[in-house]
Amino acid sequence: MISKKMKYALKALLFIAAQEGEQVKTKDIAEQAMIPKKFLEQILLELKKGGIIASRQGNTGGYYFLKKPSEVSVADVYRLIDGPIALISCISKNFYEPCSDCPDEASCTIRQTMLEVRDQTLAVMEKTSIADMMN
Amino acid sequence: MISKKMKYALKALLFIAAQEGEQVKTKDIAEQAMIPKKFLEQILLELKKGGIIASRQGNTGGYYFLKKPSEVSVADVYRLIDGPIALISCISKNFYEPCSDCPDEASCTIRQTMLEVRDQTLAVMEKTSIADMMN
DNA sequence: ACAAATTCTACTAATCTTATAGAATAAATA
DNA sequence: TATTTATTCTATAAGATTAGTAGAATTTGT
Repeated sequence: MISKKMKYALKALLFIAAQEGEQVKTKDIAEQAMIPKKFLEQILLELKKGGIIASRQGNTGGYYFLKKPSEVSVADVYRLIDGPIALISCISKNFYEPCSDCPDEASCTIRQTMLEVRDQTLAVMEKTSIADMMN
Repeated sequence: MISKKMKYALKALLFIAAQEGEQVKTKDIAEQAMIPKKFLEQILLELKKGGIIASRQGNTGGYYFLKKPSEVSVADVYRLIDGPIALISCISKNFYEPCSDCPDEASCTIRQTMLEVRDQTLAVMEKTSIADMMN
């Protein structure tokens, strides 16, 4: 299951993308997408640090897309917010870590299946952009 | 990411399956598969309640497969130990729950993508049995 | 009776999730 | 320049989940 944070992140990005380049206020996103405003602030900040969106401060400030919505995949957002897409860390592309209880990675019997799941999940998440989800 | 519990469950089932019908002691599984014994006890109990394995008590007791290893899928184990396979509860087959922040399920823009991920993940997990993983 | 296994219930430390609070900073405008 | 209204930053915290531990009760074979 994805976290609420991830779900909020996607909904927020979809809302910003729908405004077609215009700056969007946190308050508006929070109200329209039913997201607690203070929690949303943190999420938008993470998306900003991840290079997906940018912001302008001050009175007329707000958030806007840095990349094109068609160039931001669900996988990008997932990795930024929820971390590894793989179901076990020893097969993760971006978050690899060896398993402490695994003496030999090559002979691990559950690895192959988890690899298949990872590949299938990734195929969907990488091919789907924020722009794709808007339709 | 799957929980350690889920990983341990799979490794334990694989170990039991490898003994070909014989009863296996918790202690042996724990040692061979590098799983904390007391934690493993709980996991085996859950697998038993889920109808995958059965046990005999007493001096010569132990665990053995109730179903055939070829009839237990990774999806079965996952649902028992880690719960929903779907990434959001509103598309889960076995653990459906509506989203509190979603006014209208049909118009939800992230639902379609999550549905695709679910279908792909499920395809792998349902076609793969414990017996399949042994090779 | 004894030994060795499973069973059952409770507890716990640590981490993660889901927020909330409030002060600091920045920009527009009156 | 003072005010207003945004974002930014840092800290805190309640609740849930994870990953285990502890110990007594029960069962079975010898």
